Amino acid sequence: MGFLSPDRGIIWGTQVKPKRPTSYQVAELAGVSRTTVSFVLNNVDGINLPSSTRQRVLDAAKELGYVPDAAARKLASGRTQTIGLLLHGAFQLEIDAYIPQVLSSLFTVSQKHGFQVIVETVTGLRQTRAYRDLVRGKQIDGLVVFYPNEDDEELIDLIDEGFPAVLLGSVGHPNEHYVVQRSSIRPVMQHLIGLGHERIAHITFAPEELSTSSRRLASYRRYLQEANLEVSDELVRFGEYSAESGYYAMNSLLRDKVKFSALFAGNDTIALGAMAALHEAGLSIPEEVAVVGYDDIPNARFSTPPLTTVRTPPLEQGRLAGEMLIDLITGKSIPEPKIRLDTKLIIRNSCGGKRVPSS
Amino acid sequence: MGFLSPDRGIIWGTQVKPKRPTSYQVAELAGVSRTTVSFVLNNVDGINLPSSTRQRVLDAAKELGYVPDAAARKLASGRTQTIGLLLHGAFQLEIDAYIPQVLSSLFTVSQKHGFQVIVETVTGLRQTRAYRDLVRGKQIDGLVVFYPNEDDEELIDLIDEGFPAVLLGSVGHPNEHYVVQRSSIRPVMQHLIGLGHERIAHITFAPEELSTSSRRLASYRRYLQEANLEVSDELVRFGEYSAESGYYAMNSLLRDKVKFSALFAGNDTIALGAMAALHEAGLSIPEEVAVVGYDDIPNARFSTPPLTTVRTPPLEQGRLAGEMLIDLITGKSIPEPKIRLDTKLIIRNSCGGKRVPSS
DNA sequence: TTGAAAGCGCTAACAG
DNA sequence: CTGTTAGCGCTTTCAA
Repeated sequence: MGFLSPDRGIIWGTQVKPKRPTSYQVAELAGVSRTTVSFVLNNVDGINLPSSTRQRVLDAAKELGYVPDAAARKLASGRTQTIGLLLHGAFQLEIDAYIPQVLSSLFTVSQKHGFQVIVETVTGLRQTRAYRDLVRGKQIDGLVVFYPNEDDEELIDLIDEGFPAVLLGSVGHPNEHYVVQRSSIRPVMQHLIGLGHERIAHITFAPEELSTSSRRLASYRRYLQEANLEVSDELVRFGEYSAESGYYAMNSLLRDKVKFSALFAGNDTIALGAMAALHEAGLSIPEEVAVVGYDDIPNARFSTPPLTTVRTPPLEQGRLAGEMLIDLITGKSIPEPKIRLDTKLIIRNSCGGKRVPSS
Repeated sequence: MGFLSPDRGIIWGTQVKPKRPTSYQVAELAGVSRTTVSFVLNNVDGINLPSSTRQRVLDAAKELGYVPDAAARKLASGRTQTIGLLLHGAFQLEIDAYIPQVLSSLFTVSQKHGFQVIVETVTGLRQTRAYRDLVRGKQIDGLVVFYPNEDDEELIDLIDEGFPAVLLGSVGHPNEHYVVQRSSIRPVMQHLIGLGHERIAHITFAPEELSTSSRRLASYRRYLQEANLEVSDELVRFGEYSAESGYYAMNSLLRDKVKFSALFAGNDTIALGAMAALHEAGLSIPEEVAVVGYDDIPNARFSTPPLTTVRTPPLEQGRLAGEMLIDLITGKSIPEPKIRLDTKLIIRNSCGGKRVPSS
């Protein structure tokens, strides 16, 4: 906890701990001033001090087990060395296998550059307090926003102000910085249509409000149209991230006796759930229904049958976003503020090139 | 970023932002002292001030868009309102579906209690710097450690000192606080043995060093022994979290022509990979090889066939750990410092109660 | 009930 | 090249 007790020790829970050493004590022990200690420990450049002094300070610090107080340092320097990660709803983390991977690489790259990571999950599609406390309270130097929403005004204000922010998505602001995946809906639809499918169902991975999801849906419709195939609402169902929602969506399609010979699922997790429903209904994949997913999560190649899907690069997306943000924070120039990563159709057996389903 | 420019504005990237309002300005605008502002904004109890004053302060704060500087507050109060999450290796997050769920509920409960969450991923099985910077630098009030290692001395020191820490696992320290799952290896083995299986293979979910994984392995051996069944090293393979490692482990079993009629996988993800290898080899599940997993991840019931597994409660584990930690931090008494959550065997078709496999 | 004042531990001008 | 010193913005004791 850190309540200060009368003798200036710290109380943790119920125990009283002795004072922590301060930079002053390190200075005393090394026989120098606190300034010197600060310079040595922060490796301030432009300052050349004798290596003997430097070493004395280092030794003293180690001997006392000195670790600078983070809050004091932040207050004095105005720098937090912390980045914030904004997630819409913790629940995405629970069921979508893509996000943890992005998170993971963000953690790795941040740590590599000496940045702490603070995660904030906002409920509902936007949430003002998250930004307020983090940004206005000077807790973070920059922000990564997962799947931002286009009418998130607080975020747009932040971008207007020039606060360092990298989006995993887009809000359509001219000055925004983002790292997104290039859409691969076209190859998917071409593949499906090329195989002779005429009635292709689609299950979104998220409710309509989520722009990535609705853009995927719009593309699906567009490519059907371009191929002069029927675009019908009865072929579309809305999922919500989880395999379970994919399962229900597929059952809804089946229950409504919608005719289709292929499914394009908004993400792999949804596809896996839908495949389970198909198996249960006794329909064979890909013979009776071909299935294509999106993301190529680690499990995709281990499903039955292995899932045809679009490979998207979560680790790279996280890494690039992290690096871009850190460049932004440290005032480096950003050669490419809007990055679109390539994605690639991976053909496996759930929708191979083998035969045209009967329908 | 937050470098201070000459005029005391803040520099973000390259832009200069105006000064943020301080509590002093709020006080001025409300016509009171900073003390009063602090009292009102922190809802200090034991202080009764006229609601008119209180309201004036609130209005002033809102008008100025005042958000207290987090670092200053931490420094002055000695309280950080932040908890640290320690993960061993970001990669666990990428491939194990259990951990993101625990994380998710930890985020939720922390936020509910007004705590910020800072995530640190340590590489290797222990890593001293993570604790040092976080705890010694007074960045956090408490710590949740995922899968702690028994010979993690820094952690044991922390527990000795009484620093608030909740483990998702155990280091065998008498004063440790933890929330773990009760082991369900026995029901698994009983189920398997009850079905008539005599040669049961096991694929661990992690290398031997990880205590949870090696304990699972030890139990597997013990129950085989108790049933007078052969305990053989050739039946055991070591996985590393991912479906891919499960796939390779199963192929290694197959390549070595090891005879077995059932597999107990260390977790579901491993089981899924192993099942893919079995399918590829043309072996039917559960007829030729029955499969049991562990964790009951969301996808487990949507595999082909649906996976028999042990249901463990990640969301509850995260929630309880979070609540226990917050109680610890706030000095509340902890009725139950060592919680073992119940787990339950969920029987699905990958290892049903239907028939005894041939071999 | 409210206000004055003393730090919290560190950084970074500035002076020596 | 090193030390002195003045804050950073807030909390909290103590006195009025």
